[in-house]
Amino acid sequence: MGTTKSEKFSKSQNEISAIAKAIGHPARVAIIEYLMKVDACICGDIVDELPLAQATVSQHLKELKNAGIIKGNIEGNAICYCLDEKAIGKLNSFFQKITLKLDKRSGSCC
Amino acid sequence: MGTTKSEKFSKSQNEISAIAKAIGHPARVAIIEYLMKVDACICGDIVDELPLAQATVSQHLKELKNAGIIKGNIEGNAICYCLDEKAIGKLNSFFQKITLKLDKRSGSCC
DNA sequence: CATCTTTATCGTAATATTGCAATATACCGA
DNA sequence: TCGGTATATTGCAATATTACGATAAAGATG
Repeated sequence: MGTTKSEKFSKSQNEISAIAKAIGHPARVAIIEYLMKVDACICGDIVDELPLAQATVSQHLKELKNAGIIKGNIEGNAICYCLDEKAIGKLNSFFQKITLKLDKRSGSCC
Repeated sequence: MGTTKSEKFSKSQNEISAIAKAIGHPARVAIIEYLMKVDACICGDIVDELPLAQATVSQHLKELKNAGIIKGNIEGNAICYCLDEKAIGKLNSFFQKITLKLDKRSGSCC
């Protein structure tokens, strides 16, 4: 027990939930918003932006990278992180599908 | 330690991450997809659709409700669950903002 | 080469999540 | 009122996540 029964769900369901899970932490939302703000995927000052220790930030970055939400280029000494459209696009289309459904809902209930 | 330091992040960041976190589990994605499919927010057969025990499904439904992703109406004996546009809309606009940014990115890096 | 800077990893403690059986609650029909 | 059905809650065990100090790894700089 205690383990998520991923194998009982479809690949697509696991994929979507994995991306959503990665966004499911305020620090990681903050990282995403910062990367949006600076646009030009500036490097290492992400650590200074967040109220967390360097090791913790590094871990969060790793999870975002695993989920395909950001990607990082080694740039000499520092590393240059930026948003990766791959995962973002997947979740975006998931939400658009829901929103579409909601818009033209028969409104019969609830 | 071990606790998420929510108080160090903005209200909006916590809000977005809470909704994303709720979607961050394959069973809950499956519930959302099922509610989309049946459209007319049919009641209790959600339990039969999922490969999980009734208690577990009930818990997942509770979390989705807490996050504002679904809402439930008591309908006599059964309960009628359906998608709630409130939380969905919030995350949707978050993603559209990102996608917009990605589209007109200067492409200078990464 | 020695050292600084930047990022990653390890080890560990605290806390949260997941899943289920058992049980409780609430409404329905006979 | 008494089962029968549908959903929620409780209690617990297994596992995952979060956070951080310490330390490692790797390029930059003197």
